[in-house]
Amino acid sequence: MLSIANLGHGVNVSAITNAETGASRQPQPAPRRLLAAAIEAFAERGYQATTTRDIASRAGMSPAALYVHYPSKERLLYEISRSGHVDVLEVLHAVPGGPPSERLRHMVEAFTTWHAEHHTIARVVQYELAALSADHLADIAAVRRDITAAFEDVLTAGLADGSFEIADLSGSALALMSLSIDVARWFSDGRRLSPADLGRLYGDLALRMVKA
Amino acid sequence: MLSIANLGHGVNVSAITNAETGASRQPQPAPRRLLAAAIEAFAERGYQATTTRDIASRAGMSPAALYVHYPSKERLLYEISRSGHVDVLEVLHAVPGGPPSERLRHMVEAFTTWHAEHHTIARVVQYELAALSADHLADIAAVRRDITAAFEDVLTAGLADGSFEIADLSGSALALMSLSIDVARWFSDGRRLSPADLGRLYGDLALRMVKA
DNA sequence: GTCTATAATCTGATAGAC
DNA sequence: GTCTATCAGATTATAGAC
Repeated sequence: MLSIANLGHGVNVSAITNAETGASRQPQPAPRRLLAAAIEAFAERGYQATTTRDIASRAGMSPAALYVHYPSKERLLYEISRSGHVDVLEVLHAVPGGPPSERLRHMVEAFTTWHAEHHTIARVVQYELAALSADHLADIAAVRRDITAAFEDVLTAGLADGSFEIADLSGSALALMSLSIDVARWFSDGRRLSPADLGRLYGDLALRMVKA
Repeated sequence: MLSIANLGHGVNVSAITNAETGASRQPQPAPRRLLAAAIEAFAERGYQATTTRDIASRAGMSPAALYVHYPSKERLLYEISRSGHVDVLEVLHAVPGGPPSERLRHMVEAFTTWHAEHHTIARVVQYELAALSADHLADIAAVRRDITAAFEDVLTAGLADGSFEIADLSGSALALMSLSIDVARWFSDGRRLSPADLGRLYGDLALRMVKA
């Protein structure tokens, strides 16, 4: 994921995931260890049930050390939510052009695979919006509108060239997105279907929902 | 909804909803006022972010009065979650028999309409399971298995008589359920589509996903 | 069955030493 | 940049009067 190597706040999903899994073999710096710990805790127990003590101890430090790197618990949530949302949007924009049918299939496949692969971050992205401050929520709502627009655009294109048959455009867009978003609720590692398998299955189901 | 008039703990979704909206015109007894207040608060802020003071004050009483009617905040969550789950299962079992295509369409329509109509209870049902005690969660997980089985059964029937074409049965059942469950996340009153409209749209989309 | 008052604990965040 | 110690306030739940 080179294209998202440097986001606004210097953090991206790959870096966080590596910090989480230790995949990079290098000792991670404190801010990333805290992000990874917060993702884990928020996904497991929810933002409100997670204490700053819990986050700090998962990252191997004292409660006070957290505040050297982040000014508040909410800011930690915001950084996670923002990088997750931006990453999703990048994944959708990276889908190759082509006929609307193939574009939609690839979008749903990528969107689903992302939610399964990054299911911990996805849970924070989709279910912890209410805990954000008003300013931070407004910032993230803008990204969410772009995500919705990406789905509505491909449906519009498919209606225009006659390859789709859709009774309600924005309702169907929402339904397609729901399919993938809900994966964050139930997916866990070690499931029968891999994230890639699930993506292919859901891409196929999505196409059947709208094709003429 | 006469068939669910008396659940194990003497509460059902209709009674709670009436307490919430005041639809019955009669002053509601304290336990139901508390249930309605808790549903509202849990759906709005989540279980962990909701305080017993908040619930009590929404129900028009002091914090201490709550404990006369319920032994804990978690018990309040359990009663709500349980009656919601049982109500969903009743709604699915109430779908008339017939060919698998029509049965599936009606099931998804009813399941979706329920999640939109009762979107506050639905939010608690779908997103607050982690806050339940181990015993209460086990109790509710059993009802959830029955709900999943209802969808898998109709897909199996449709495969047997050749009316469905499905690559992955349990994966497709999960996908169908996701469509409706995710409604609880985004639906709110006064939306463009009514719960009934949404149910019809989703019933149609679901059928397209699986039909031969 | 409701209230006021409060116990016991936990929370996010800060102070100040090293 | 990390620690120990702690503040100030909030939290669930209980005690006891009416």
